[in-house]
Amino acid sequence: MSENSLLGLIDCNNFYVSCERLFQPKLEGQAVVVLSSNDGCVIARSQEAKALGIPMGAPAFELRECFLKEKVEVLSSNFALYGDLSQRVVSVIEEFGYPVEVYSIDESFLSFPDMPPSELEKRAREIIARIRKWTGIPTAFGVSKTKTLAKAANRLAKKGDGVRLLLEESEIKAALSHFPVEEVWGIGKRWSLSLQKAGVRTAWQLREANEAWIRSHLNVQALKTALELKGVACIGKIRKEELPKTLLSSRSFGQPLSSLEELKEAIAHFTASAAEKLGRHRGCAGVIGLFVYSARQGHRSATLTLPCATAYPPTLIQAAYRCLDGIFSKGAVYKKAGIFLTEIVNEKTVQLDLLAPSDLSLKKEAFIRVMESINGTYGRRSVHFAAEGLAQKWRPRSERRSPSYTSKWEELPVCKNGG
DNA sequence: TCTGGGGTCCTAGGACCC
DNA sequence: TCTGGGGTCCTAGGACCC
Repeated sequence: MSENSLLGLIDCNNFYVSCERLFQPKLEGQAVVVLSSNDGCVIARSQEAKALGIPMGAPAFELRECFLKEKVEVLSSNFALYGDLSQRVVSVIEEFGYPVEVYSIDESFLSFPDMPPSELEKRAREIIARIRKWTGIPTAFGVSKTKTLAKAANRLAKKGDGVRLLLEESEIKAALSHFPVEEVWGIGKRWSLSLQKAGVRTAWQLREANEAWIRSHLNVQALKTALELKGVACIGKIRKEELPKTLLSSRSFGQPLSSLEELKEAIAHFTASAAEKLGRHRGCAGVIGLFVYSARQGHRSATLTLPCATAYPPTLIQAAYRCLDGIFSKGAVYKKAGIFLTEIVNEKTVQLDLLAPSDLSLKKEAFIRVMESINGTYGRRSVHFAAEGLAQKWRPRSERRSPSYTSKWEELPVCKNGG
């Protein structure tokens, strides 16, 4: 990217809702929300739904009355449809011939060569008009000097007429001075609280804040964000063709599971689905992990990580089965409430009851020995059950009400046969 | 009763070695 | 019985994004 190049960000408006409206035109002008799988929570809202004050991520059961009273159209998600339309939008953008970086399902960055602002604006309007005409999806376009500034410009474009350029320093200052710091890309809830406590309330104030202070009170990522607001590009290219660093397949259940067979089936299913994804990337896994979260707050999850020396997708499925069988055959019980109760009686007689806090002090080494005896073929010392880490690990996600089962994969650092 | 499913990067601290 | 420091590697956890 040359020094003079400008970055544009095209972002689809209320993307999932816009996709649904293409196939149900009667939804136009209505309050519409799209729910996550299992209809758990709100993941997309139309403008009208936003105006009703329906927050992103709100649990659906809490909003039932509001949905009825306000006649909100409530839809289940259809990710196959959204993925397909996303690709169509990208291919329209690509036809203009500027370098494109696809950032997410509904956002792409474009690099423009240096050109007069009036021409740039004309081109931006042309692009969003063509996307609208050819795919039916409404978008907004923001252009500036860095990705973070382009994000801010995009946000302003959505509040305005769909296109916003932030090029001149005076323009940038005027815009950032009224831009709340919590809306800056890369500044989340926690950091904006810290910043506000220190008197930093706008994007402009963040840009002008002391760099050493940001570095020490937040971290280097926040510093990069501040620099980006100054027009210094710190965020590199987004390359979608690269192998992902981790790959996850997980799902929550609508209801608690009560049988071991169901649990094993679920894990086998997600293992296979993860293996398929890995295969699509032509990757192989160095580590396979399984985790299980129980439903109720205060209760526990179990995590197991299993390094695999040679782990191409079919082998991974076998590995997952073997490790599950190893655990279950030693007496693990999945109870109705979603709690693991493991009792392993071996030559050393180790019992693990995840409900009892005292078990958190279980010596890792003792457990490793047990695991080794279970999984002889994977008998590396790094096979472990993260008993020590569980107390902390449970907290962040323990808010979940549904158990979820996941297979996690990491690429093998040195993959000799290339998958 | 019921709260998604993916990802990224950074950092502190422990393990291990000399 | 007491006690060092420096370096690397790994991992869990925490922040962020859509």
